[in-house]
Amino acid sequence: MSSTKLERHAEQLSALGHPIRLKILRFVVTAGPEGSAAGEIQSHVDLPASTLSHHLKRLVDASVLVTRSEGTFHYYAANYPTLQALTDYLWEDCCKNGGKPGCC
Amino acid sequence: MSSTKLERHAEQLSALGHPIRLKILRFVVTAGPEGSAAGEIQSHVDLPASTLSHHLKRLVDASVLVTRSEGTFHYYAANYPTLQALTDYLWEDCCKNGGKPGCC
DNA sequence: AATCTATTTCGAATTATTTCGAACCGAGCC
DNA sequence: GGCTCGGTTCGAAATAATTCGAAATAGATT
Repeated sequence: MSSTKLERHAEQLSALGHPIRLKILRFVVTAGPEGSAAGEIQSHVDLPASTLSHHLKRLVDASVLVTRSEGTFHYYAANYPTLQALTDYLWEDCCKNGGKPGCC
Repeated sequence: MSSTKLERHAEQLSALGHPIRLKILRFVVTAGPEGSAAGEIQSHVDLPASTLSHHLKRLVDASVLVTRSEGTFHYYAANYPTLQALTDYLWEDCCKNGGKPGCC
């Protein structure tokens, strides 16, 4: 519950810091805001369902992905605002301490 | 050696996916292109030198940071082009498959 | 209600990460 | 040479992540 902004963002980067999970993100990013179903993702990454489910949970827990159900299908989509905030965070305060202009 | 773009980027995200290493990155980012010496970083993160050195090595190995020596001082600076390419990678091909405009 | 389909949870083995003291290395100085 | 200062490498223990089969769940279909 109590976690700083630094810790939440580290968790998000860590969630993305695995080849399979990064591949999953990029797949659902291309799929747009509707996202794609777990089964579609599975045939793209070619993994046992239980392993895939673990990775999807990790991404949702870090709120990199959002999920929604339609019948028995579970759709996963990129959480665009979270992703934007994450990439912004890396550059925040860049060259605050006397950097030459143009360093970022 | 043989590693795909996906794997290299996953490694970079994984390197940043640790609270201490993310804190280190943000510290050297504010320090600008000259970076800061290991000792300065150490007093900012308050860690045994050996632990810090391990984290710095991880960041340099992922080429998130670059390093240079001046006498006995070892300076670390953010690798801006690498960081830029990394953040771009996450959004690449966004909504390629029929996303509504404005989704990214 | 039985069954099929889509997906998650459990459990346990394997593998990787994190941590830090102790030993080590290189540069500068007396 | 011998000493100190700034950092790194070694080694080994504690902790966490990854993997996947088997069992469980939940909705749709007959």
